Amino acid sequence: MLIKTDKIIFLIDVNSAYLSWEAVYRLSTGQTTVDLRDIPSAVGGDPEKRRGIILAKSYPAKDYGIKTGETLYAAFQKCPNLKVVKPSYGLYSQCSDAMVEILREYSPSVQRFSVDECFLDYTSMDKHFGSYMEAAKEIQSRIQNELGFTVNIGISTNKLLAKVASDLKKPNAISTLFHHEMPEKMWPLSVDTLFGVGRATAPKLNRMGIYTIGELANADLDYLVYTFKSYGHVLHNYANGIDHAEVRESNYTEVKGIGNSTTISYDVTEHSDAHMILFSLTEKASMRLRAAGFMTSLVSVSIRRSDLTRHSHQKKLYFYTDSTLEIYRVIKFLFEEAWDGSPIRHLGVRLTGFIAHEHAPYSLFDPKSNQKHSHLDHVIDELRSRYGNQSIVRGSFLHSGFRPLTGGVIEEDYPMMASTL
DNA sequence: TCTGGGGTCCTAGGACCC
DNA sequence: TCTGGGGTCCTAGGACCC
Repeated sequence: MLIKTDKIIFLIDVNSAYLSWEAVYRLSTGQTTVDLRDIPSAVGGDPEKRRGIILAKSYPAKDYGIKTGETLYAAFQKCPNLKVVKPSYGLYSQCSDAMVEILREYSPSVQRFSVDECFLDYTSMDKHFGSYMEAAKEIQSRIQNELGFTVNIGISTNKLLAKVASDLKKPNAISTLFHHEMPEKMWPLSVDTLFGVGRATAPKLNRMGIYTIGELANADLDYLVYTFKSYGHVLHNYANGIDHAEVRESNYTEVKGIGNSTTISYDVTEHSDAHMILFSLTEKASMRLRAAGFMTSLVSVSIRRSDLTRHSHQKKLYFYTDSTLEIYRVIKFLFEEAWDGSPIRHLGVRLTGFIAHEHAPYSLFDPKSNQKHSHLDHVIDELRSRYGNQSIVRGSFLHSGFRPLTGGVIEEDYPMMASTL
């Protein structure tokens, strides 16, 4: 059934990633003999800091009806003795790296799609490692034996179908979804399980009388385009298993933006508090910017108010910079323009419009102070990387009650892009 | 039940230019 | 003079993913 020119693509997906990784870590360090995966458990935020949602859950917890994204409060209603542990993102990053290392042994073309998902192009690798099914089984058992967690593997001729395949059966399963299998395996599925169909699109499709992927595949293309514009084509293609995206050997130079944001444990109503938090967020974001070797030209600030409404405000710069103080000056200006004084729950900083540091043009608009700051920033970064982030703290943070580097979800840079294949 | 933090891409409207 | 069409850039917001 497969044509010779067809590619073979794997999607490797860690089963309940955060929870599995916590379980493995706790067992391997001897902290406990209880495997979190065997009891109703979850990785969740801190309710006292208003970050109380479920990030990952065990299968026993799922049996209680607990869902990812719901509040811890709601989860405890369903399961009062749910064991909840806090997330440790540095650990997840390491686990992810370890998995990628194994995957790269089976193909030079591995794309990290998120912290817990990778695409692997197995095309013409069969002469080295056997049939795709043999290779998938070997990868699966090696990850389990060497790293201690289980993965799902979806196999097809393109990324879209491989991704759908990986969800067909779990956990610890290998599934194929080739074109001839679509009517049986994919088309009966609810349309909202299709990649690209989310909270907004699914109800619209339902209103058009489309409830399954099969119905979407056979829907009138003109009508889809009329309703969804160019996205109508994408949806129609996906439902028909058509996708030409390449497995991209991802490297961090492809990163398009760096953001840092935080939910604050109280409603901020003072300018000075907001400024400290924004400075702290900016410091971390610009450290990552410098570490990646970029300069930014588009700076934006986002505000989520206590009523959960969101606003953002951005500014295109007529120069490139990677200076913490320079960026913060813009952030502060944007915040003051954007804030209407209502209580704030969440603040974010985002940097885009990158250019590689060495390609940044010299510009008359470049503030003179930039070079001086730039040198200082790099000295500070160097000290922090050598002696730890606490080794240098800006004076304004001393005795302020604010942390000098807010956020810091990840130590290593990895792309988290996921809304396109 | 009042919802984290990290991303990407698309679109619409306004400003501005020729 | 009161009126055109086309292009690009900028900004805000929405949709999607994990």
